[in-house]
Amino acid sequence: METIPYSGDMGGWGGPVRWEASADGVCERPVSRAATIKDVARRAEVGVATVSRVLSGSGPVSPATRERVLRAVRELEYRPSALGRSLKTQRTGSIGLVVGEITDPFCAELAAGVLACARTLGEHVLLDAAHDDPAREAEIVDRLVEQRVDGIIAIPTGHGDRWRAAMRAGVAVVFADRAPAELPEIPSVLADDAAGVRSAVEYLAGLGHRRIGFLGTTAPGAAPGTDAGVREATFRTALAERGLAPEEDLVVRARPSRDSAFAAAAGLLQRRPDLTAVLAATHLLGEAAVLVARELDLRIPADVSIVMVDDVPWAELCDPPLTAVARPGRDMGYRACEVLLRDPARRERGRPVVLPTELVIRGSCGPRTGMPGGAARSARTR
Amino acid sequence: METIPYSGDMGGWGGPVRWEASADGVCERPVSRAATIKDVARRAEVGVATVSRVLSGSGPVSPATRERVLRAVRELEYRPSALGRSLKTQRTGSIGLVVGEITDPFCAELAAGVLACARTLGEHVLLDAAHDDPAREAEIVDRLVEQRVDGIIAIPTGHGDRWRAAMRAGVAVVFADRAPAELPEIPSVLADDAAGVRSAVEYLAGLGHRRIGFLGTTAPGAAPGTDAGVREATFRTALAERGLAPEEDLVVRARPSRDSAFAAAAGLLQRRPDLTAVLAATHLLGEAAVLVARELDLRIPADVSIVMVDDVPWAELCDPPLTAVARPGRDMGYRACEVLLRDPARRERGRPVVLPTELVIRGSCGPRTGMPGGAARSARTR
DNA sequence: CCGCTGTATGGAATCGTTTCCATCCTGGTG
DNA sequence: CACCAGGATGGAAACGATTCCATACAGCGG
Repeated sequence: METIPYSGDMGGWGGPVRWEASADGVCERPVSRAATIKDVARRAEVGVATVSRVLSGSGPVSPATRERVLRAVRELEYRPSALGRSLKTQRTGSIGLVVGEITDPFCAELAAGVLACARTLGEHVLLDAAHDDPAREAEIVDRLVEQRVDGIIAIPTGHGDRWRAAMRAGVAVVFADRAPAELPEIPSVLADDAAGVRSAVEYLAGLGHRRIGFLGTTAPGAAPGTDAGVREATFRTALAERGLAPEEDLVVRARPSRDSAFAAAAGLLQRRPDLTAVLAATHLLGEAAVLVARELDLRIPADVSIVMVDDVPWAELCDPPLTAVARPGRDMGYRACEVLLRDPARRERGRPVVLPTELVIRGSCGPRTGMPGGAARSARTR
Repeated sequence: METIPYSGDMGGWGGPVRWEASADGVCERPVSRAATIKDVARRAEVGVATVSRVLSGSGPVSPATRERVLRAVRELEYRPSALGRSLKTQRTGSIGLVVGEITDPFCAELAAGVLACARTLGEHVLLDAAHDDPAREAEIVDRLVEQRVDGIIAIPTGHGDRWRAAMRAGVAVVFADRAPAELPEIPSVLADDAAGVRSAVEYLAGLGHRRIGFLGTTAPGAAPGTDAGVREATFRTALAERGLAPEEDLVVRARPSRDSAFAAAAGLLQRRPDLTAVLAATHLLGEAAVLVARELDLRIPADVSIVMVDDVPWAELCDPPLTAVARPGRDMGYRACEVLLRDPARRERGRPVVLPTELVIRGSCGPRTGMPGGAARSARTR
């Protein structure tokens, strides 16, 4: 390999073009690597410091020099390498985003919010999905730390150790949607799930429903901070406040998979044909409830009313359209990114940011049918 | 700022701990920056080269030394910086992924496929959304080039210049889902949309439908390579093959927004109450068709049959469940990533990878109703 | 006893930036 | 005319890894 001199007007290099024998050893073709700041400096006949000054607009540069540099930049199609800069400045300009599963509509909304905010702040987003697997989450966080991201936004699933290690490594962390109680020192952006569930229960109770089923997520020893814990706990509290003793039998939990959700919904609706309403704690569970109701020939809302937490696009397409507790996924993502990047003050004192939810009333809930319908329904049920 | 000597067993440094006056100037607290390979070397009393050898397993190292190094690594919680490594090796280990909108279910599926493949190959994924805006896309590509990503996977929207510039900068590019005809040199992974549309048309024709509406996307001068062009063109061809002259009036195009899709669907169904089936070219258009049909009190499939391209989760939840042409979004993402990272041969010869589609038959299509129903329906319509 | 092979190791160059600092020069002021 | 402020500029030192190369030493055959 040999460098060839540039024969242009400046007498300097024409750029970083080199000649190199191709693999077959027969034809030779020019191979160009990306131009560096040195190439630009050489071509513009200035020092690298001057090029840097022109490009970053930091120091004083004479107009003539600036023009020469910019021309060289254009001619060489020079793009400064973020690697060199990051190494020197100790900031990469990118943040990590760890969600459960990007195809989940809520995660996707949240990601969209993060992307929107990151874009306005000029940051890149490194995305990965942990699939609710703490080990995978830990590995992802490890790799993000290696990448020296400026910060991490996560819907956390695992235990605290890895997150604490990340913070010790100097990476800022903000949780979204969930906040493990064992990590109170890490700031978080949450939805007001309690208010959402409460409004749903009150709405159903207001329609006259007395026996309301709850489809929740498995988190038996769930800390109070967890969404699973909050929703179920609030469900019980809200019922109690209304003077409705919650029957243990009406609360069913499922793992976060379609199959498990379906099984849970089927179990609940078959076991308790006397219930007149169901509150699903996630959109997966809502989906399962709808499908099971359809399978059992239960009319919505005539036979059973359904509300679910998470307003996903299909809620409107359902027949009837589904009443849902809308949680501001996009806003949460945006806010989390803001807290991470431009609100270190809030990062210090650890109170979570809580965004409001909204009960979106559509057509899936009706007044409790005059005739409880236990007989009629048990006839239909298998 | 002052370094303090480590007083441990080795007599070396205890790590990169420094003392620094805090902002208020009152309390002094230890501030630790991330350990570097030098800190490890010092602590293990070896050279940096040896540390590197231990960690990358490249050269010969005596067991005793290896143990000392590993201990130092543990004690300092050392994580090699990807920046330093990337700068030296000229590979960042990350790829860019440019989609239209991450909340779009198809984009999300594709992204999931890319993530899955990237994970198996140890690559990171930098995600951004171009929102169908060529200018935004161009800016994103520019920034990805600055980041020196190893490659880019994109659902392209803009013109060729920027992509060619990226390739000139040495970044490999693979297109997914769409392949601008003006860039035949860039490899691509596509769905067999033609076969999908054809099977849908044949299915509808087989059910007896003669007047089939088409809801497509705007791309008037769309190059044949574009999905918009392919779907519409195939629709016409397939009709013609069946001896059904396509009426211009039955083909409507919309921009890729909910409003535009809704307007298009409403226009079509109101203007042509005589049509008995609709083929929607995207899931947004399918959604619009369903909502409009519901609004016009058209029963599906009794009054109008609906098929759409793209099988999204809500298709199954619709009532009736929607017949759809499933396109393997996840597989396309996975494959695109494979082509990008481990199939340079395929990258050379530019034939696109085409993955099969599948017509998923559900309940939204029925035989053409005996009575065309023009009278009855026009009565219902407004 | 000499030279050779091969393992174990450390020093130093390199990757592409930013930025500190020294130098040079110009024009204004005493 | 000497001096100085300050604008323009270039050299060189980081930043944190990898990797080439030189060195040191042990074992061994001739």
